[in-house]
Amino acid sequence: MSEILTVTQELSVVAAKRLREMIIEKEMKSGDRLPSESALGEMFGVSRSTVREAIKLLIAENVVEIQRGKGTFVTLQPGLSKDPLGLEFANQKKLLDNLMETRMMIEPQIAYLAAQRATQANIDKLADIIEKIQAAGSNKGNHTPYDVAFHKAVAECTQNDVLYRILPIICESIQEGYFKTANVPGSYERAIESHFNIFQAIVNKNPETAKNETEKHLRQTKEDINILGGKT
Amino acid sequence: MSEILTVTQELSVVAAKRLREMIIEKEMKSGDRLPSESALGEMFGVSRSTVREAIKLLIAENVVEIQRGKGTFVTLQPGLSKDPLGLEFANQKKLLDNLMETRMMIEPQIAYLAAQRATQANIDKLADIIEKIQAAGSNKGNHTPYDVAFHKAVAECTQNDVLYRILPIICESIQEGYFKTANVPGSYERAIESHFNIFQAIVNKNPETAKNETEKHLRQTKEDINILGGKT
DNA sequence: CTGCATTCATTGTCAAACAAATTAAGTTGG
DNA sequence: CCAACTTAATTTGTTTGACAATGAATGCAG
Repeated sequence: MSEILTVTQELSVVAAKRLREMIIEKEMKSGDRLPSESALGEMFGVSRSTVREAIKLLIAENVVEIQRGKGTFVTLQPGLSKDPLGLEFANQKKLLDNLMETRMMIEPQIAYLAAQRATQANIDKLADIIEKIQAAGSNKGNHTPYDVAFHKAVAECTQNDVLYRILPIICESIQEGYFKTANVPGSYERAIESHFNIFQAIVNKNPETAKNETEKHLRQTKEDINILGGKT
Repeated sequence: MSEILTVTQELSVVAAKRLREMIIEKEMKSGDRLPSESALGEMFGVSRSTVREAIKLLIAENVVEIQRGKGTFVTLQPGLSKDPLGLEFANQKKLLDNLMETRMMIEPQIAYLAAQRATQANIDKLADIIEKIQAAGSNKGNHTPYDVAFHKAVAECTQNDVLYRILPIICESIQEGYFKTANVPGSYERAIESHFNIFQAIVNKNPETAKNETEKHLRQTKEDINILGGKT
């Protein structure tokens, strides 16, 4: 009984696979245009509907994007998809707390490593962001984008790609419920001070201080969130 | 100049959004069946083709999966995509070290929280996995799937969805370069012992022990990797 | 040369039909 | 009664054709 395992793959899946191969083989870059849906259909010997389904798969994978009336183009920015961890499907009531808990677990240690390993280029980048934070003025919430950028840049100092990719996801997920904290009296000033202290500790290659300042900053942030959230 | 921004979203995108909302609102769990494509088409007032394209988007996002002739079902971990961190594009030479470094940063604390917060259901699941690990025998590498399952189950004990979603990514990414360690003399026995110790600490609600045992386990694992990798 | 309308290529959507896979019901034969 | 086969119904997979909507190129009038 020679059980031949014929994995009859759906044509749309096969088409998606061939599209990926085509992009890789032809070394197509971001912005390059794919053949039209009809042309792809002829190339692959499938209908246009099937090609469209294949393209939808690649869209969700952030490999291509469609511009109506113009065509389909390669995005291929291995930047992460929108909600890489699927947090949209996580427990929403506890999400903010869970995010902050995770952040408090890893970020002080990230700062520690950053102070040990930061290159001059890393420090220059941090200095630039610090400058922008201070220049942003105390407009409510205007500094939060730079806030995330700062923490991201700190993670970059660790020279650890994994940390560098995880942290932004967490920070950006927090941001939605986070921006309100700018309205808590003094939160902006405290943030500026904390960031500057962390920055200085990294410049001085003082891991312990970097870690402690980050812990302090996160505790403050959590308090600000709780003041507005009114919970815990 | 009242700039009315009419973002004419494609119906397939809208349908995908409504499907996500439906899954979240109805609290659909892994394995739950969605209405048929025709039914969804009627519900959303769009054609079946459009529904299919919407479903393709959700498939690539790992939210649903299709079984031909049966229907469309919610997947195990809705929203968690295949390579959420885009590690495929990260520094491959340092990847294993970076992954282990990250793991050593968060996993002991995860074990700590697990010992504090584990429910009876969590413990039952852990016990089941421990049993399977021991039953797996000392076949080379056969226990590694349960290995990941164990660490994942520990993360589940924290009741923190964020941790629960991050950890598997790291563990599974390690696994590729990890399976070789089963060939290091004694590594299997050490793994069994470590896992059991961690398990027992969680059952006894002893956070410090859980944390310490996890640290010990990870140090051993790192040593085993280094023995085979020959590098630091 | 400029500005406008037309035309063409491309994506978006719909409708209908049939194939393929699965499940369930019904039937038949023992 | 029960087991095995047949049939029907449901659901997904794919094709074809048509038309709408968008964007870009073309051609023409001024």
